[in-house]
Amino acid sequence: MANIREIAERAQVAPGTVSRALNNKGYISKETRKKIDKALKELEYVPNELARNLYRNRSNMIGVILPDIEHPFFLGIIKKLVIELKKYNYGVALWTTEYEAREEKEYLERLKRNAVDAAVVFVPVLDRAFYQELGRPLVLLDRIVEGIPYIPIDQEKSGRLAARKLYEDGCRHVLTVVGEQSDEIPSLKRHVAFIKEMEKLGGTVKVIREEWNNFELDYHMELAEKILEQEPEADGIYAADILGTAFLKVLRRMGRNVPEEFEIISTDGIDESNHAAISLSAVIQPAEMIAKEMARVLMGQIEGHPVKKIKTIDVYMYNGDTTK
Amino acid sequence: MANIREIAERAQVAPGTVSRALNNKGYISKETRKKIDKALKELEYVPNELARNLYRNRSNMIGVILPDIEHPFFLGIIKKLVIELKKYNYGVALWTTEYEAREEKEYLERLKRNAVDAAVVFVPVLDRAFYQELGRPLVLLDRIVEGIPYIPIDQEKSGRLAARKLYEDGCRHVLTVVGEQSDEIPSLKRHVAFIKEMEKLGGTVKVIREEWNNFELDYHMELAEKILEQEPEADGIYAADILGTAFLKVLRRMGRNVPEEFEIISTDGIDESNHAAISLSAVIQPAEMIAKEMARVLMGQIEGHPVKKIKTIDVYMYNGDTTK
DNA sequence: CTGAAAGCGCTAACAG
DNA sequence: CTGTTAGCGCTTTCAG
Repeated sequence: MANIREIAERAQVAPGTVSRALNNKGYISKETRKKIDKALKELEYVPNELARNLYRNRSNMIGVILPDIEHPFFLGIIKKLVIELKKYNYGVALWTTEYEAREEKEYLERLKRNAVDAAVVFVPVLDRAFYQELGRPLVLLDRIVEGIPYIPIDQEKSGRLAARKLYEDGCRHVLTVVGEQSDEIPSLKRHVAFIKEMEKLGGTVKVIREEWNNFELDYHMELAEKILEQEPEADGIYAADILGTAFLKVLRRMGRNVPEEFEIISTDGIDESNHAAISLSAVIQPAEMIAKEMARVLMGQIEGHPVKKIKTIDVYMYNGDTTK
Repeated sequence: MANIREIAERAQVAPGTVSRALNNKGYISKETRKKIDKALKELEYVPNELARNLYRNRSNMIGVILPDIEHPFFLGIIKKLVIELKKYNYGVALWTTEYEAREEKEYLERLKRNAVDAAVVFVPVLDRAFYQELGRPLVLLDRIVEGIPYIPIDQEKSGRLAARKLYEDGCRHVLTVVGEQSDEIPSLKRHVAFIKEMEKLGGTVKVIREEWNNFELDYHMELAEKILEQEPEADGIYAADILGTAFLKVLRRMGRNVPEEFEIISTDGIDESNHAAISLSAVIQPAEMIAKEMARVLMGQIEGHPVKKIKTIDVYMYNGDTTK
């Protein structure tokens, strides 16, 4: 692997001149350019990014921190984020926490060490102070922390759309499952909006309180079973993706027809992604929009001119196999 | 962001001494260690990885190149690969080609530029010479190229297991779909083994020839429809993941019962991953094993002592919802 | 238009 | 045990 000095020697010029030629900076005579190009080819020169990175103090990498890439909603966003960031000449370092807060912390430390130029945290679980004291470009997906940008999604609309669709389809005893409440987590608002809208329409909502801490299907299956046992009257649910799938599985197993006897609307559907044989009806949070906005916000911070106005992501109803 | 020199100044020692203290190399007196620790804390020192990277000529990153992360089989492997590589203190740079050969090339060039220390290519589509001339640590998943390691999977066993299961369950007119033939792509052998085994048992296999170039569900749906129309007698299929899902969807739509009237076995199932309401029966290619082996082979190359014997990954039958 | 020199932040070799 | 020096490979002043 030839370096720039070897090129310079062979072309009989100074290293600085080679660098200028490579980067098209400043004037270079036709003559020397030719000599340099020749040397470049002969020695099959390839620049070393590690050296460039050090000089620029940039890695052109974004750290993506999340518990588990198999979560379909996150996955859809990551897919688009990779594409978006590429347009800015940025790559993605994939960091999974496996639900360990300690891991999230460790990765954010790596952000400090300049292993990446910025990070996005999908499920931020650390104390808000931690983010605030980081002093590095950062975006959170679903957490409000003073001073740290996050991607707002129209969660109220999500709740309203779901309520209306279920009501229109004739559901009158619907369920929704809410976990730990926190003002810092904007997505929780969708349940409030859902309940409000459903009651306004004249339906009944049974709110199930259940703390959860993972995205594993088995856990959700048990939960679904328990709930269905407790609530035999229920005829519909508005639930996070995996819980929705769990309900579908359990209902099928019980021999109850979906959507005829029971409808399911997922809270966080993803557009375009559809690798399942039965697709959940869902309120779609467009992955591409989210990814685009993330990229814009990250780049703004890196370039030193933070984006002032972050777009609120619009959502829409997708009618899949679990609604009429 | 304080650097090592500022720490040295404040602690009244030389930068080299600070470096030794940080890395626990050579002897350091209690006294100076204390001074250094104090300075480290006061200035909130964080080492700069870009500088380290340059010095070591290492990024501690592996490039993962694949067409689309939403492909469930690849996704399952990536998930485990991230976990495995972390044990070696390595991270993953996620590079998707969106089915463009040009992109694969571009990413491999980045490997040359030392943006990553090694790469794994899930669906290598370039000329073999390209890989051979790279001169950088590399692993392919499913392609035999002289001189480049790949992860062998027991594809013959996969075909045999699927054939036996279908036969046992009473299927006698089964289908399998094969694309372009190439001796360089080991996974194609499973179809040969499948056909052989099924015919040995006394069943009939109809081989559908179809070139394909993407992993999109819609495309596979159309294909499934066409095939089912042409082959009304068929009562089972051994097919790649997405095509299997497509068959399931189309059969359901047609009102044909799965698995009673038609069985489906996917060629590339993944253990543990099960985010679908109906799970395909499949021959499982254990993601964790594959990822472990990939990591081992990559690290071997990076450390300069290439792994000689790469384990062949064993497969096993998983009985899901699409077989009896 | 080009060369020389300094430096990004860190580490290792070598004196002392 | 610690300081000095050189250098990883590149880029950017600053002279000339």
